[in-house]
Amino acid sequence: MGLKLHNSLTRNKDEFEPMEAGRVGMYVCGPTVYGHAHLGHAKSYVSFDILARYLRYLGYSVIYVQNITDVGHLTDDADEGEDKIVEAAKKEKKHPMALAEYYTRSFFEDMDKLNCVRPDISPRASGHITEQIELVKTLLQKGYAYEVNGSVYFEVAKFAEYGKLSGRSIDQMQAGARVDVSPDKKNPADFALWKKAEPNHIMQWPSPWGMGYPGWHLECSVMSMKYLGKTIDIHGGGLENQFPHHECEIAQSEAANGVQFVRYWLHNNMVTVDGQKMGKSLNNFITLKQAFSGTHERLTRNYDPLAIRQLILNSHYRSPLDFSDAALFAAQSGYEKISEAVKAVRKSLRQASKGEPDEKIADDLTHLTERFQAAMNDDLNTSVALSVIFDLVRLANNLLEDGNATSGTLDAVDNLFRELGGDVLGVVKDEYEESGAGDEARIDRVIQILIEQRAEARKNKYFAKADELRDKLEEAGVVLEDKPDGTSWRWK
RNA sequence: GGCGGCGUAGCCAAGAGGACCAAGGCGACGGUUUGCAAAACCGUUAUUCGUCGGUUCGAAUCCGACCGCCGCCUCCA
Repeated sequence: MGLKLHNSLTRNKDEFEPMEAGRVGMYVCGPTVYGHAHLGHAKSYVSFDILARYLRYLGYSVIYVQNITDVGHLTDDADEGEDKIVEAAKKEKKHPMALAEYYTRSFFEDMDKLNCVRPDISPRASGHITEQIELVKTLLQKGYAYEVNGSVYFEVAKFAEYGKLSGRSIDQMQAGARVDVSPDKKNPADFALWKKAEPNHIMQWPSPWGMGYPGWHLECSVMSMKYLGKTIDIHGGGLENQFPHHECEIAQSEAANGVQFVRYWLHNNMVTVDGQKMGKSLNNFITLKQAFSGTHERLTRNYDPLAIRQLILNSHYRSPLDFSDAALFAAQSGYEKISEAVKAVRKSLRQASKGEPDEKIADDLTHLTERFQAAMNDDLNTSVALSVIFDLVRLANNLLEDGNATSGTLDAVDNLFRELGGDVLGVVKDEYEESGAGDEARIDRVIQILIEQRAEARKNKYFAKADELRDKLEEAGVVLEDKPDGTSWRWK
């Protein structure tokens, strides 16, 4: 059975087959860089990171394009307000481009921590103004667009299939329900391709229609065409972008090219925080940096970036995800359970006796792999895939409990952790920091002294003293574990 | 008002007509281990899937009504 993906266009789980055998072009709507990335970004980009990773695991050669929107969007289509980037730039007293650069770097930093593989191409909207102007020209030429007072609009009525992605029809939409309709538009549903800039607008470019800036749907069409071709296999994005953003992308792209724009449309669901939509005004807006460091009043502690990743994978990408401190806490515990098991396997691998893998275990591993693949093939059911990793954890711990697994067996287990938990899900690290480098080494030496003191006390049956040492260390974040071969420690 | 989604154990969450007296995680409880712990292991923790009806030999899964929650229709991942 091959990979099936839920295609928003057909509203069905479709068998995935790329246009060109073995090669996949994938475009995902990237962030507008006017602030630090938040939990919502995490869900979206982790979800599509999983898709890219799994496609590669299946052997496809993937080109993953994810744009950076560094040209502010119109705050609405009615010619009112400023764009987000300009607004934020004023507030932070930075040039808009400096602001965009600053938050672009911040974005990559956070995504790296979440272990998202960098896209192959991260094109900036500002670097593709000429291409955007070209597309507008084409649409004007073909009669799908019209110019009014230095702005150009797409005439939705000319594109019969408008609404095919979102299931809406033009007349059904209550145009101007909450936004004043621009008097320039022929139809309220028409959307801006190019906007005339007022002289004081900081970001503007020359065009055949005067100084202006591109409409916000345009960049994705243009960059996706430029790097992946007129028809692409996969286009992903957040559910909230399905309409109008993606609907408009389809209209302008297909009107211009006369061929299908995207074959598989994928949309991830939204996040809530403590059961409510995350919003700056609700005081539940949590950035990734805040979650990583635990500096938000709704969080009781800091969370490992990979624990956040694991929480995201615990549910399906098309289900809404509620972030709460309790959910994060649970994910952190689960994440540590996996990490500890992997570390333990690698540790005993170093001193295991040489030998071929155990046949029974090899069978079990094959079976786990099959279950994993079946889950991922079913529209990326990461929840079930993750449960397979936990079964592998149990298998590994049982093996270590018995204590006589050969290097071949442990190697096979470690490899599966690396492949499924690491390469595909990205929650198992290639290397875990061992105490031994820099400050870590010094800390370890100090703790070893205390461990010796405690061992001495235990030897003499001064258990009260021994327990006091252990408790005080735990208060300081150091957990002791007594094992047959001595006492080891780890950070709490 | 229009379009769409969701409601499964204390919490998170998969399952989408029979393999389900419903995976996995967190938590809790009991046991093994331990001087006591921690970690790990073993076991227990939903005869039931928002409510009420219907279809069916059979429903958590399909249909209808109702209740509750959420998203989009306006910038948002």
